[in-house]
Amino acid sequence: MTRGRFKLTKAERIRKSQEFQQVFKRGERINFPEFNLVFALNNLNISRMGVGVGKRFGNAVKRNRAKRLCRELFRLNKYKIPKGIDLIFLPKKAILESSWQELNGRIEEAVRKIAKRIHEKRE
RNA sequence: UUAUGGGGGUGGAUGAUCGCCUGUUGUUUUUAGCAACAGGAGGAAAGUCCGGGCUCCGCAGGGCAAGGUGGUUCGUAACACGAACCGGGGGAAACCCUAGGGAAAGUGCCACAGAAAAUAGACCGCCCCGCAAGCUGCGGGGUAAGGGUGAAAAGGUGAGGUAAGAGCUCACCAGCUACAGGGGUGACCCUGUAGGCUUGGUAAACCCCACCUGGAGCAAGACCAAAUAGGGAGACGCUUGAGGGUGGCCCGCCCGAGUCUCCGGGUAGGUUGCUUGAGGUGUCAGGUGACUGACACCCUAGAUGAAUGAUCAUCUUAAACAGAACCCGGCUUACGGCCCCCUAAGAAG
RNA sequence: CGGGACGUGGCUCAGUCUGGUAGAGCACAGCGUUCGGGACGCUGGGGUCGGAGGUUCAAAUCCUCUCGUCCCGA
Repeated sequence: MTRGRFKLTKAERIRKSQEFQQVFKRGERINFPEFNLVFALNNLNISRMGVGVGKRFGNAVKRNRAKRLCRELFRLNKYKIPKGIDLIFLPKKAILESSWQELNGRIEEAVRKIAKRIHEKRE
């Protein structure tokens, strides 16, 4: 069971423009110093993720770096995140200066907040 | 060793754990998953400043317009690029810079200052004449040697000459034009003769001359193709009722003017274009060189919310600029550290 | 990725084509007017013309390179 635990397949990524639009339209936001999160319920039994980085963020190298960090955060902490939600990362410039430990702490905090809100919403 | 100028290379490595994309093979529960193996960013991938290939549109041929290029000869698929050479400028030198055709084809412009800024021109000065007169003043004329202005003032020096001067005349020098001879494929260089004595700058102002350029771009283009709306053709039907609802079915009842099939275009979306190419590496040959030819070997990213990463450890500390998006050839710009070669000058030995 | 426009005082813009003086409005400061303020009138300060190089006697203006901002095209 633990074999595919840390994988990140194509099905687990938000890939269409319409799906992004839906999440932004219906989702909720949580903000942190290093990144903002937008999440919404989907009707699937898995969670999916996407990253949004604008041109203002920096050059191509910086944008790529930010996306890769976000993907790693999702991939390594996926098993903690409740199933059935779409999650979009909007990284800020501070993410490039943050250490891995800081980001890991931040994502755990985020997961707790999301779980709480999802719980309230379902009741 | 220090320092100057030029050229070239390198562009983190190793290990562990967890992942991503593509291809091939195998397998299964076959629009997909799993396993194994192989491959997976740059010298600038960047800026998009040029040149091509490749697509679609246009096109008998020629001219105009518009834009670009601008020493010569080579190189190249082509270029605004490169090489060698010529001319000019800078430097003590190695070496560097150079949009470098034409200003006697024409037009325009040259602010301020200055008398005058391009058919030259008399403010002061110098000289002559006339009138008045004590020093001198006024008027007419000659004069570009001197002063002053300016970025720029119409050859320079010397002698003759003159009322004073002036290429007005002469010598030398600089420069121009024409001709002749020689060298070079050529730009151009060298030598000689003659001429008039002399012609400002600006063409990255209009322009003239020579040469080049059809327009768009992979979001090009091609193919497959939901839903909705609409187009064309055919069939059935419009109170003698097609079709639909109710219902297990028929009758009945209710609604009722359209319904069904096919074709073509085509949006969302998908597939393709998509990587074997003016390709690399090596040897030999030709050429001063850019480059070219022959032979052998190699296959080296192809994503699409967009892969090549994350964490830890060691290397003294791992760090610069920076990420393919149809593909090549250049140019330009950014860049930490390290290494190599050539070179001028100085110091020491 | 491709195509196009714009950078001038603190702000909004002229001037660039056709090269020699950088100008207007608002804002700011001072004075006048008023018992005081506003409005009004007069006066004044403030600009590396995004940056670098070139052409020219001379560049905001012409040429080349570069930086930044904005717009358009699935």
